[in-house]
This record gives sequence, structure tokens and C-alpha cells, in this order.
Amino acid sequence: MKRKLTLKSIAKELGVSISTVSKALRDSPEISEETREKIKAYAKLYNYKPNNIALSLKNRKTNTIGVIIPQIVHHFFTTVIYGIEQEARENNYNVIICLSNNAFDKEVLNMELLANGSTDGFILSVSKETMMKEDYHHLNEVIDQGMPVVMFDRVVEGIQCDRVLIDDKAGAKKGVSHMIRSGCRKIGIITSEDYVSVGRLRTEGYLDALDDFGIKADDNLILKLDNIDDLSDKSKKRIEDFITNNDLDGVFTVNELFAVHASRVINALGKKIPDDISLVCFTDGQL
Amino acid sequence: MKRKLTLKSIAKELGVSISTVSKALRDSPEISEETREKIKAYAKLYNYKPNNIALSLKNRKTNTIGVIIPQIVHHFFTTVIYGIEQEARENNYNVIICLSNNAFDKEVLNMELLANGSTDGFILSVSKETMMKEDYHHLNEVIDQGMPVVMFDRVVEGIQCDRVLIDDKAGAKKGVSHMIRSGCRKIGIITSEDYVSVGRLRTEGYLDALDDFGIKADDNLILKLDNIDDLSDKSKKRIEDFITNNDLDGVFTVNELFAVHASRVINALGKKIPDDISLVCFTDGQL
DNA sequence: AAAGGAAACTTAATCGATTTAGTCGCTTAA
DNA sequence: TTAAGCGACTAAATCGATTAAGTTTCCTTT
Repeated sequence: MKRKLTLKSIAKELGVSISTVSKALRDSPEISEETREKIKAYAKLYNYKPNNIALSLKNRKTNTIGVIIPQIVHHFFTTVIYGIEQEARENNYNVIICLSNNAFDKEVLNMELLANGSTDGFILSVSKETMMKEDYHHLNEVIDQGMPVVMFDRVVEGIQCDRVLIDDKAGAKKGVSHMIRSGCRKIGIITSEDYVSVGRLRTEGYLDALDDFGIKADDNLILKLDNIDDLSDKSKKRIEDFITNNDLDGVFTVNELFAVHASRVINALGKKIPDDISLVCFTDGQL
Repeated sequence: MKRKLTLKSIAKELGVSISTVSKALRDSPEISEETREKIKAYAKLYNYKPNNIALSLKNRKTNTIGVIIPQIVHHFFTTVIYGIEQEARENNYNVIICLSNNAFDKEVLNMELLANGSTDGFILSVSKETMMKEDYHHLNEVIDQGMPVVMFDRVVEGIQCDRVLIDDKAGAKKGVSHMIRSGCRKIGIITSEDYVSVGRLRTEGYLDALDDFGIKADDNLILKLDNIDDLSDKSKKRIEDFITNNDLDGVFTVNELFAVHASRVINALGKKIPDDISLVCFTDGQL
């Protein structure tokens, strides 16, 4: 087992000072052609690579981005990470990924850990618990320290940072409008509780579309479910009741999970999609 | 924007030396009760957290694990990362994830980058290209530097490191044996080329099982395909021909992708699974 | 011949934290 | 009386790299 080369070890070996080695490797004109070549040859031969940690400390810059997401076992996040990874590496950045597991405490812990020198900035999708608590002190803290923060997917207002988002409201409006144009008049929406911004915005888009076409919204046709990532039995039951008890000619859901269960229920009722009932949903296309 | 606290800034503010602050915060008995309390109170008030980079440099230890995988958009890797993440965080370790994109060059680049101070060790699944090239100098290099390396999934021999693997050979043997016991006599296998260790081991298990039951292996019943992650049209065609032209009563595949296509072909031929043909495959259960 | 200047290096400070080796004043035992 | 011992700190080295600010040595120039 051989220890890694350092400027120090090279300097000692070649009988010059550390700074001479450093300057030679960085092609400083202060060093003579001869010495420079000798040092470079030696460094190349033994494959010298500067220590990133030392560089980070010296430069106060880590070239690392922290990515914090609620969960990785989800096609959407998996895709996003892939994109971040690609772009980062092209710009010589590293990516550290941390999972909050949708828990507030873990999110805070992870951010504090990474903020202490490990990363230059963050890209994150806040956890469900954080959105419910509406406690964003950890975000404000790192922003206060001058770290760039970018939020995506689950985005909260009132925080001074960049955001990446799809236009949920407009997208939902477009979908629902299409349903109306193709003849639907009694359209139900299966959405999530309002504290999930994605759900809220999509619900707003739904209401806007109805309004545009002069259709009065009916609260009975709006089903707000709690859990958006995994369908509980209770939620399933509510979807069943919702579809069974309302004589809908269209169903709009804010994610594919809801849509899949809705379509099962519709089929079970002996109705055909899209002949009897239209079904439109938001998705990134896994199921 | 407020700068982060450092030992230096605390020392200046309280009119003591840097070492006094450091010792006080680490509960050294060298420091008087009074001074210790004062410093700790101040540090807590302004939420002092030591800089990880400085600690890494000083301790020559980063508490970070580098994970290198061919691709993240794959249920298996997604699950593995989740597990690594969990365990790492419990032991106060960070995880840096890098994608090799199944390319040899990127794998080498990533390892070199991370090996230069960013991580204490590696967990990796080597890329397809690396297995074909059989060039493992980058692995041997970091191992030579005393870094622990753990391989999983795609594992290569002849490298001095720990490995995590499922018993491919035994698993395949078990599956095929079951098929034989339930009556199959002409079992075909759809596998990958031998340079993929997973495929090779599973093929060996298949051959072993046949041997155990005194069935002679037939090379015509072994289909080795090139691409294991995404089925090319050419591969699909080969699967079709393979099943159509051999009068099989059982098909064993080394992954679910092959299995899915095989079942389509079998159905298209008007045969029933498992009545006419048995179908057994390795999978982690996504499709 | 003394001063000025450039070439080619080396010293030392710095990043932020830890730790070993001092320092200084005061008490105590020989 | 004097050295030893202790409590409570501070100074300085260290991790690995960069860089501003010195040194030499030799060559010009007036």
C-alpha cells in the first residue's frame, strides 16, 4: 500500500521547495523551463493528483452540489437525479444525494450536515412533513449564509431562492378544458390535500377550466386524499365511493396512482373508458 | 448574509486563544469550568458547527462513501442506494453517488475524482464496458492506496476486495431443477453473453441442474443475447426465432426483460403458460 | 564600482480545526 | 530558599495546497 503523492513528498524527493512544485505544475513563468519539466515529468510518472479536500479548504469552494429528495424509489426523482448528475459532471461538479424519507427532522439534519463545508449549494424537493409544518428555518439559514438553493417539484412560497417547476395550474386547466370540449359536463377531480403545492395548483387549474366554460364547481365532485405516494386502503375506499356515488362523465386525477385505481373502479362498475367516462391524469409515464 | 462562525472568530470575540475555544468545546479538563461554560454558551447561541472540510483534512478521513453505479434509472440500483443511504447515515457517513453510464472512461474518471480526498472508500457495480475490457487498473489503484472497495451486482474476480452478491449459480440451478421436477425435459435458456458475470453464473447453474438430472445440454437451447438492459429489435427477433424454432416445454431467462418478451412470443404462438410451456426467470420484481 | 534589475527560488501566511509542546503565576515540600 | 508541581492558558505544528512577499545570484548599466 503506497501513500498518495503530495506536493510535500514531491518537493522532498526532488530537493526543491513545495511552492516550486506547485508553481511548476501550474506552469508559472517564475520557474525555469528545466525545473518545470523535471517536476512535471515526475508528477506524471507517479500520477500526482491534488487533494480535493485541501483545495476545498483553501478555495472555500467544494464544487459539490447537495441534492435532497424525499425518496429515491420513485421514477420522477430518479430521472431528475440523472439529469442533475449529467449536468454537474460536465461542469466538474460532484453531487451528493441525501434522502429525507419525507421526514422533517431528517431533512434538517441532512441540510445542516452538508451545509458545514460539504457543499456549495442545494437542489431540493422538500419533504411532505416539512410542507405540513411550514417550518423552513433550515432553508432560510443556508440561504442566509449565501448558499444558492434551488427547489423543484414540491416548491414552497416565501423563500428567497430559485425554483424549477412545471406549470401545474396551466397543465391541469388544459387537461380539464380538453375534457369539457370533448363533451364532459360532470367532471370529478381526485387530488391531494392543499398543503401539497402540486395538488393545490392542479386543483386550481381544474376550477379555472370549469369557470372558463361556465360550469359551476361542485364540492362533492372534488376528492382530496391524504397520501399521494402509496395508496392506503382507506384512500382506495374513498375513490370507490367517490366514483360510484357520483354520476360522472369525466375524472381528472393529479397523479397516476389515483388514475390507476380510478380506472379499476370504473371498469369494475362495468363502464368503458373513454366511451362512458373520460379519464385524464398528470403523470411522468411509468405505470 | 452572515459568515459562518469559526473557532477563530469565536476566539477573537471572547478574547481567548483558538486552542482554548477548541478545547472548551471538546470538554477538555485543561480549561476552567468558568471559561468552558462561557465559550459553550456563546457557541450554542450562535449555532457553531465545525467545518467538515477542515476536519477531513486534519483527520485524513472524510466520512463519505462513494457509490458508483452504471445507471440509476433501474429499480435494482435504486433499491440498493436506498439501503446504502440508510445504513450510512446511521453511522454518520455521507454518500456520494456517481453514474458511470455503463461507460468505462466515465467510471475511471469518477473514481479518480472521488479517490482524491472526497471519499474514504467505494461501493460499486462495474460498468458493462469495464467488464468487456477487463481493465481494472482504476480499482486496483484505489485499493493499493488502502481504500476499501466493495463490489456488488456485477462482480469481477481477481480483485482484492469484498463482494456482495446473490448466489446466481445456486439460484439458477434451483429454478431449473424445479422446472425439471415438474416435468420439463426440453428447457431453453435465454441469457446474456458470458462477459456479464451474472449471466455466466446463471448459465452455469442451468447447466448444473440439467447435469444433475442426467439431461444432456444442447447448445441450440442456449440463447446468449448482447444487451441486457434494453431489448433491441434484433434481440427480440432472436428470442422469437429461438422459441418458435425449438419445441420447448420450458424457458428459463436470467432477467425479467427477456422473460416478458418470451411470454409475449409464447402467447403469440397460441401456447399457454404454464400449461404448455413453463417460464421461470430471475428478477427483482418490478415488471 | 556601486546600484538596479531580472531570473529562479524559498519563506511564510492562509483556509479551519486539532493537539503537542510550551509559558506564566502561584502553591508546596525539602 | 528554591526547585518541583499544578492549574489555566497560549503558541506552534500539522493536514495539503496556493500565493504574496521575501531572498539569492548573476548580469547590466552609468
